[in-house]
Amino acid sequence: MSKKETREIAKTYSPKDYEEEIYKKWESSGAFNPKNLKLPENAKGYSIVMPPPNVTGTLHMGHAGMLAYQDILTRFHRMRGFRALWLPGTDHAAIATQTKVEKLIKEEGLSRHSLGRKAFLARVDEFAQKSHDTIENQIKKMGSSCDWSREAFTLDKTRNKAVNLVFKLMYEDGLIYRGERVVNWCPRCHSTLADDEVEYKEETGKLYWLKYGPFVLATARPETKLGDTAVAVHPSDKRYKEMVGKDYEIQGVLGKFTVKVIADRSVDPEFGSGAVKVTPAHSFIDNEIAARHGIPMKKIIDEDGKMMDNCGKYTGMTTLEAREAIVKDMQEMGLIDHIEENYEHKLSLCYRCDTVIEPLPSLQWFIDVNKKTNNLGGKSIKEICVEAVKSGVFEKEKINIIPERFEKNYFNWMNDLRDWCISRQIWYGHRVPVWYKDEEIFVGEEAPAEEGWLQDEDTLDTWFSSGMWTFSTLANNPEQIKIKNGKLVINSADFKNFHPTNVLETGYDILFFWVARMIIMTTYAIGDIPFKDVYLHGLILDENGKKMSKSKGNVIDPLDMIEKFGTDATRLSLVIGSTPGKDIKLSEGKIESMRNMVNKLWNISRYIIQTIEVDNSPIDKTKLTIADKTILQGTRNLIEKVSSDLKEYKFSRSAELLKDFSWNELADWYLEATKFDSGTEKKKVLTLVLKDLLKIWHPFIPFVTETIWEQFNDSLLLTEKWPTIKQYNDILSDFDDTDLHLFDKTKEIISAIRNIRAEYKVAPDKKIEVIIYAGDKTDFIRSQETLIKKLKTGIGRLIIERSGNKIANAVYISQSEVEIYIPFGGLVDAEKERNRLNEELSQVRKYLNSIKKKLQNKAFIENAPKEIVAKEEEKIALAEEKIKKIEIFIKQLSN
RNA sequence: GGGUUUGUAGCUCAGUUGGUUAGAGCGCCACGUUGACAUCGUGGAGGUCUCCAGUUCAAAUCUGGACAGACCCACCA
Repeated sequence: MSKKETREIAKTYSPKDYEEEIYKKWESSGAFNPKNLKLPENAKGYSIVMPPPNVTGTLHMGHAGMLAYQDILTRFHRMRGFRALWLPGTDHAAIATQTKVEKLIKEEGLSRHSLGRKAFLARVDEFAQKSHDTIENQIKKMGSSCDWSREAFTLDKTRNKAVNLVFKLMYEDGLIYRGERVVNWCPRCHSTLADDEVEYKEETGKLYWLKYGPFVLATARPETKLGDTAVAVHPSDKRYKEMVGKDYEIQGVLGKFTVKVIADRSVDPEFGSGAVKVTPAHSFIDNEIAARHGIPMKKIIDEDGKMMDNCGKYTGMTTLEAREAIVKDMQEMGLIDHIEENYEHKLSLCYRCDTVIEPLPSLQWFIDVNKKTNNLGGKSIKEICVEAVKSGVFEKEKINIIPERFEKNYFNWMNDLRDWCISRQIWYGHRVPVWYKDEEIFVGEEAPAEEGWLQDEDTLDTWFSSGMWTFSTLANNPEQIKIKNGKLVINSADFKNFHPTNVLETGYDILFFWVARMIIMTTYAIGDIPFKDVYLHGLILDENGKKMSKSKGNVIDPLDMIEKFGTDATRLSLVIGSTPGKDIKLSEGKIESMRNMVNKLWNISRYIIQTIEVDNSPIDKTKLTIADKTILQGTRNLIEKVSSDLKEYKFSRSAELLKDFSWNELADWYLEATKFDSGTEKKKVLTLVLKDLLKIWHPFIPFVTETIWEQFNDSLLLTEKWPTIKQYNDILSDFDDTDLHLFDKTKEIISAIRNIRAEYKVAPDKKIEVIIYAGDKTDFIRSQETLIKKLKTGIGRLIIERSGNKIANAVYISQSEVEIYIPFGGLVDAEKERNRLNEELSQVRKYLNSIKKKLQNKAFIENAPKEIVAKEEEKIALAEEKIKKIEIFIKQLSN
């Protein structure tokens, strides 16, 4: 027993008074760093690398959820004796961050071009640093037990070394190539976008039917006519059969031009007139068609989204301006057949800035996903990445995606993957590690020593660097990263101890963006999988199931909620009700009710510590009361369940079990019982139960549990050992199942009496008399006499007999094996009681009939397992017994 | 167009391999300061488990279909 026990504990838990101090205590203990954990040599590693938040601002509820789940896993494994590492970091998020800073400097009347590359990047760095500091503070506020000594950034020196070396590896292997391809181009960002960075939006526009030489064909973009080099039809389309292979002269707004008619399967003969104009430079499909038939492409739209100087009088117009002008001119020339209004189609937009995407040919760097390479055992990136999740690669178990159904999505995406465009025409990010000098090209970690080499202007897709996150973060400095035998080698103890990481916990929305990219980069660069499990959490939505967004004004800020209800409550609200891959609705009310739970645990502890007093001495199992046994058994089961659930990532279920046990079994029943229980072991039982309960609650609500722990122990709960059920089994081994559940009978009797009081509206201060005839159960019921009397039953006199005289003027309760009488004593009249019993009687009869019906069914008797039939027969016996008793009693009432 | 997913009490959701008189929390109603907690306690009302068919002795649970919603992928001129 500690002296601290006498310390006054506040009536309600006030998170603000403790959280900051507790976090500091954890941090200064050093336990977030696995190196400082006192563990045996052979302790297993457990690692999670934090998905790095973008340095574009502040964290939202989605981040809060992610931090909560990962902290639960980390704390759970740390307590279970693993060398637990949770490695934090942030992402430079190239386009997103650059866009944000461009907006900021625009307010000062500046642009990135007016500032120049160097000065602009300095501004971005400054912004990123500020953002980073805010984020770090928020991560700490959430109670995250991550190791700050290893913190990483996707754009720092160590990560840059990894990026440059992997680029070099892939380049030398022929997987990275430079080529002129049609890419998604954002005219505002002035950069390419990956396929999955493009978003689509429904739009109602016009469909123009053009008179096009011998054809009439439809297009939504008449301005691209200037870049047409062919007309395509379906090979089996009889209407155009004769025309295939021939050249035709077409009248255009800038004079005549020639197109070739080609037959291609991708053309839908049902759509429009079945003939398609082909603009190879400004459409992905057209580009593919043209490539198949050796049709040249003609670029007419430039990087600003404007018509190029080969467009005559339309030169310099935006595509939209050109469209209007061209349509007007074509109408005057009689080249428009008709215009269809209200044509529904989809616009492609930049996912960062919502600008309309312009497909255009551009010289870019790509990763070839189909090329087979010795580095992957003669397989392609695509093949290896599918296998990694399907059956496992490099003699490892397969990567498990939780929930499993997302594996299908992953396969579909991977199978359809096209070459990945990795260059971006922005300034913020890892610069492409390629240098040019005249016709020469150099790819490497640093610029060649001689003068005259110029580095590629472009930077790399942000996912190229975040794809290396699991291993690049495990290098402590650039010197540890090297190329050896065509593989990247990380020469650090961390890499040995913690890679592959145990689980990647992230949202399903970035399964393709990021998770797939990590599998690509890791399998290729280091010949290993990045993680064993992928746990995908759902999105956090508002209480109406809508996405939270600033424009909708429905954002719940985690910091506000922490301020108002505390971190623990905020965390718990994100855990309870969340299942993998499923979105979760969050409301302030939910967080408030979790605050109540946290406070309840506080008060449970306050009561035990201050009033009951803790006692750490060993429990004498021969002196346990019925209630003692039940609560010990309950705790045992709880420890078992929570442990196994957490191993299976069942966060919500385990938190609900904890909540249910704490509030109902412990507070409402056992704690109430101890107030009147003369058992000698209750202090010891409560001490054991409370301590273990705090331990298993700790990963979920670390602050309040640690705060309470301070009351009776000098050690940190953070590094306490996770409880096992062995101790409980030792204590309870002498008792059988019936013993361990006897307290349930006591509860039933008490509830039944309370029920009658409430139903008959017996005044609260009115004491009642209760007579129980208990038959075989008499000894047991007598042992529960005090509890039955005191636990809010308002009993003045309680008589417990084996059997006795018939009592007529009483309320009657027929419990499973006992009969309870409450003499009217002027409280109730016979009429009311008769009605109540008749009501009950008819219910039991209805129930009995339904079971009888079942048992009269021969097929049931023949086919159902014997246990099931026996169970039904038992039910009948019980119901019949009850009916008989009630009938007899009603007769007595009548007399 | 392809795919995934959801439909259980007014609301949010549990419901393990088919066998429960279908559960919890919030909300609602009625009581209530009994050795911690009104951020609390006690009791109660409230459900044709979306609908239709099928499999089975037995379906909230399995199968098929319908209806309604959510999401993802592809993209058509």
